[in-house]
Amino acid sequence: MNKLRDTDAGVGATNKRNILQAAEKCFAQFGFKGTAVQKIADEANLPKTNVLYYFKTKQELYVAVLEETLSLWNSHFDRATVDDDPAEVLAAYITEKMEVSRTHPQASKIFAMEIINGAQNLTGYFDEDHARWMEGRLALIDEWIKAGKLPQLDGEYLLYTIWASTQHYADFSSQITRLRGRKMIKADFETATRQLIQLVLGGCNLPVPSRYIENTDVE
Amino acid sequence: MNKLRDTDAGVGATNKRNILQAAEKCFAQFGFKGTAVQKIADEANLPKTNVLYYFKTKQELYVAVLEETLSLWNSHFDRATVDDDPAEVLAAYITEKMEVSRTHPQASKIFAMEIINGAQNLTGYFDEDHARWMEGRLALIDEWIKAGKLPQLDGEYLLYTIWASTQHYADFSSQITRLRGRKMIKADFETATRQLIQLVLGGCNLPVPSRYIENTDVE
DNA sequence: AGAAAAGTAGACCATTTGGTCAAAAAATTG
DNA sequence: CAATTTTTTGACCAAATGGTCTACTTTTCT
Repeated sequence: MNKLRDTDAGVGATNKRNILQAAEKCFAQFGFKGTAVQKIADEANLPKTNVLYYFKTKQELYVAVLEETLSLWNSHFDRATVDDDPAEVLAAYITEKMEVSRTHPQASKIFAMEIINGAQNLTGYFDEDHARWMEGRLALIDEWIKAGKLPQLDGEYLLYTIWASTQHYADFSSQITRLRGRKMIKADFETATRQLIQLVLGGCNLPVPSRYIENTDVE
Repeated sequence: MNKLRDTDAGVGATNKRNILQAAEKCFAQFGFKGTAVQKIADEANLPKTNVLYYFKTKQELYVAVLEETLSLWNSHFDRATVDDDPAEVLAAYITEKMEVSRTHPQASKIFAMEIINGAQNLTGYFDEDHARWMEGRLALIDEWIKAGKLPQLDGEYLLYTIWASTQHYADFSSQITRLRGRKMIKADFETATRQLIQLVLGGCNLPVPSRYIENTDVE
């Protein structure tokens, strides 16, 4: 009987984690087709056959990597209600998403390429979950509007703007680096985050919560 | 002597255009590595050898496609001066970029993937041109600020936000389509454009020019 | 018309690459 | 310790693919 324990310990689990990490790196840099299983194996310091032992096909490995990245979409925004302050919630959401772009740029890139190529591997439950999530968040925004906490606006385009503007720092980092002449460091991300919060909240006629203004060392 | 005329007429030119168009479609959908020359040939209704006759290598064809997309970056914003009204200029810029996303989504996707993968094929004069362009535009924004036409803000992040938010509608169209349940049509783009202008200009404390407000049929 | 150039196209090749097989080694279990 | 399961690994294969070669046809130019 094949056991393949689910525990995080053991040689198998360690190798799996190792492979997933190597795969993430490769897929982010070269895309699905552009990544050879051999390259992932090299990156993980394992023979290719060993990689195929843990993941039967390249596609299976890719989907596994992709699924890991989906957890990054979780956010406090998911559980916000009409009683919350939209300024606080949106500022926190933007901050969270910027933090993801800074700390998980590879995952963001893989996700972006997957979407650009038609999201062939994101069918199934992701679709429905995501659509349901969207529905709920748009309803919340409408409630905020009805409650006079937000001006009349289309939540859909607001969310797209937030996603696009935050993910941009991960996905387009090579362009940004070239334009600036150097990589963005943590402090740059903080400036960018503040500016983006100011822009989005300003665009929604919301006051920027004081803790998001010019506060250089609030982790 | 090899003539390969530059005219747009003639069998050669027609084929080249045909091939470039087919290639654009394929590269946008499958990326560079994911696109077989044979597939481009099929799409163009030509034998593979014929494609390689006009473009010596797949890479050369790819770069040719890429270079065509760069012309899409040209904008009225390029020639704006401190005497112009930033509200008008930025609104027009956003409108232009949204129009590119609507009418040239494939080009936008190819460009996006190229950047995500490190922009290996965009070295050389594009880099310098682009950096110089950026420098000039940031200087203009600073002039506007100095002239009291704009509040204190970092032009760099403003431009990133505009690029990201507009290109998003091309690059992530598959996600948007799934979330909405149907493709965005021209009218949807117009709504999105108005919303984005409102958001960005609002975030910059600029009044939205009347012609960008709720005006459903100003081509 | 005739030569030269441009364009078309099938056959073919070398490399890459995803994936299989079988066999050995290591770990686990009874 | 013996049996069984898990893991490791090299050898190998078939398909896909970028690109070449050669020969033929069509167009262009003088």
